[in-house]
Amino acid sequence: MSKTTRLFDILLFVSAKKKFTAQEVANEFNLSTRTVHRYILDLADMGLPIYAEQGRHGGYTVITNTLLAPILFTEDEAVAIFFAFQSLQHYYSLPFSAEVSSVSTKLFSSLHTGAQNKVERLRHHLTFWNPSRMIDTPLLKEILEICMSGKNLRMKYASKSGARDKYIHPIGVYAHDGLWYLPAHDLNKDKLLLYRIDRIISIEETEETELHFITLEEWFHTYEIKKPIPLHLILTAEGVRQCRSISYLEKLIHTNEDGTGFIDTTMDEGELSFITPVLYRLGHHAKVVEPKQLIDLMMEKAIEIMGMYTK
Amino acid sequence: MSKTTRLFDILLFVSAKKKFTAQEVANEFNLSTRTVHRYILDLADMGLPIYAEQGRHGGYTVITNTLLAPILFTEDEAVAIFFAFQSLQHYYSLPFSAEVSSVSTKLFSSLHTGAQNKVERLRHHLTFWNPSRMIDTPLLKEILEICMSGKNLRMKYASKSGARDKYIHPIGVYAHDGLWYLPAHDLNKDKLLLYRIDRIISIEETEETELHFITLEEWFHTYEIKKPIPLHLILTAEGVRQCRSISYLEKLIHTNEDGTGFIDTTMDEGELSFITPVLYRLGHHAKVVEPKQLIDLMMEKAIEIMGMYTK
DNA sequence: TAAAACATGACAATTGTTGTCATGATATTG
DNA sequence: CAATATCATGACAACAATTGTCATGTTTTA
Repeated sequence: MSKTTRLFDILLFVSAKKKFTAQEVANEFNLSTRTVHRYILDLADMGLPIYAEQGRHGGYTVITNTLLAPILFTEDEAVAIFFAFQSLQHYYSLPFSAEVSSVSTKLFSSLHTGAQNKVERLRHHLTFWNPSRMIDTPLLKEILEICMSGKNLRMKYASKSGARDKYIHPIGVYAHDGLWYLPAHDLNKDKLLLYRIDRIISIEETEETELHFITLEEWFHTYEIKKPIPLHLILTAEGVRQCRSISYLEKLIHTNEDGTGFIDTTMDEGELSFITPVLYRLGHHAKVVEPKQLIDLMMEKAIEIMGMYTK
Repeated sequence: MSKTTRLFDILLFVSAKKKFTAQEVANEFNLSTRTVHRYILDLADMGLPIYAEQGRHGGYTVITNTLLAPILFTEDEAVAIFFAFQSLQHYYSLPFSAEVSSVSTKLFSSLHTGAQNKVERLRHHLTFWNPSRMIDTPLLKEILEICMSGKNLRMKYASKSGARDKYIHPIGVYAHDGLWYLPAHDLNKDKLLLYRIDRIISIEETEETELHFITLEEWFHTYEIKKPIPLHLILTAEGVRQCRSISYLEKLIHTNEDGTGFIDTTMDEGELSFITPVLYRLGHHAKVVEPKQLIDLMMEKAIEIMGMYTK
C-alpha cells in the first residue's frame, strides 16, 4: 500500500477516535511506533489540528469533528454547492449555520482566481430568494433533536387564543417561506396538527413512546380527505392563467379550447379556510359552483368588509 | 516534493488543460517523459477519465470538467451540503441539476455506515419545503447566460393580454416559491419590471450595451417609492399576530400594551394591488384608515364577489 | 517515409521509507 | 523519589519505491 493511502487511512482512524496513543495506531496498522510518530508529524504538517500530551496517560488528541476521506469536486460542483448554500442564506435560524460558512470558505479558496471571478459574477445574477424574516426560532435545534429521539413533547404554545399547554408527538420539522413548521400528533386531541416553531414558548421533553407515527415524508404525501366536499370552479382565460401559478391548483385545471377552463375535484373541508382567500383574489375570474359553504364564506367576508367601510 | 503532491499538481494541471502531451507535462514539472507516462497511468488508475490519441498530433485528453484540489470535509459539513441540496430538490428547473446529484452521491458514499444512517434519520425529520411545480422553465439557463453577458434581449412574452414582444436589459434571475423571475429594464417603457421566466416564449439575443444597470443585489435592496401614499391600519390583537407572519408587514407593526396595534407608514402606489388581497383576508382584524384608494379597491372587490353570488 | 505522439520493458542510480536502537523530556502514580 | 508511560528526535542500515536512460514497439498524419 502506498504511503499516501496509509496516511489517509490513519487520518480517518485518528479523526474518528479523537484521542489515541502512538502504540494504538502502531498495533492497528502493524507499524513501528517510530513510524507512527513520523506519520503524525506529516499529518500535522498537512494541517490536521492535533496536539500531544506528554507523560503517563498522555497521547494525541485531534480537535476537529470526524473527517471524511478527501473528495475531488469539479468546478461546476463547487459552484452548485455555493448556490445551494446561498438559498439557505435568508433563514434567520438554521440547524447548521456554522457549517455553511466553513464549507463556503473552503470551496471558494480552492477555486482559482478565474473561477472565483466567475462565481462572483454569477452571484450578481442568480439568487434563491426567500422572505428574510425577523422571527427568531430559538428552539429549532432542540425540537429537531426531540423529533429524532422519538420522544413525546410537552410545550407551551402561543395559539390564536393565547398561550396553551400542548402534549404532542413531533413528526419532524420543515422550513417554508422563511418559517419553520412542526407537524405533530396532538396526543390530547388524537389528530395530526401543524405548529409554527417560532410560536413555541417553552418545551419539556418526556419519555420515549412505543407507538409508531408517520415520518415527515409520509406526512407530505398523505393527503387525507376526512370530510370530502366537492370543489367546482369555472375559470375565465385569465382565471386559468392565474391558477397555473398556484401550486395547489395548477394540477387540477382543465382547459377548454377557447382558453377558459374549469376545476372539478374533491377536497377536504379543512382546506376551505385556505382556498377562500385564493378565490377572493381571483374575483370574477373564478366562479364557485360548488360547495355552498365556500360561497357562504366568501359572502360573509364580503359583507364583513362592506360593513367596515360603509356608514 | 512527495510523489502524492506532485501527482495532484499534475492532476490539476492536466484537468485544467484538458488536452496535452507527455512532453508538455515533462517540461512543466521537470520530469522525463517516461515518468510522465507512468504518472498518467497512475492517474487513470485513480479514476481520472483520460484517453490517449496516438500518432502525430495525438496526446492525452481529460474528459471531466476542471477539477479542484481535494477538499477535506467534516461529517457535519457533509450533512449541511446534503440538506442544502435537499432545499433545491423541489425545483423543476435548476441551472445545475446534474451537479446536485453527483455531489450528493460523492458525499454520501464517503460517509461511513454510522453517519449514513444518521443522515437517513435526519432526512426523515428535516425538510426544506417548496411547492413542487409542474411549470417548466426551459429558457432558464440561456437567460442566465444573457444576464451575465450584459447583452440586451428581445423576447416574446405571454403577458396578461396575450403574447407580446419585449425589448429588455435583463438584470438577473431569482427563484421564489418554486418559480423563476427575471427583473429587467424594459427598454421601450424605460422602467424596471419583473418577468416570469416560465412565461417567456422565445428569446433573441442582441448586441451588448454600454449602459450600466443595477445588479440583482441592488434590485433587491432598492425600494423606490415613486408615488408615495400613506398606509394607516388599525390592528386587533389577532391582526397583530397575523401580520407578524407576513414578511412584508412584520417590520412595520407597532404594538400597544393591550396586544392590539397599528401600522402607519408610506408605501408606493404600485403596491396597492399586492396589499389589497392581504387586507381582504385580515377582514375586521385590520381596519384601513388611509388611503381611500385601498378602501375603494376592497369595496370594489367585495361588490364584485357579492354580485357574483346574489341573484 | 519521416516525424510526433503514445506504450512498455529493462536496469542501474537515486531517493524515500521503515524498523531498531538510543537518548531525552515530561507527567503521573504509588 | 523511583518506576512507568507517554511524546520527541536523531542515527543508521536494510529495504522499497521512484526516476532517468535507453531500447523497442505501435499508431497516425503530413
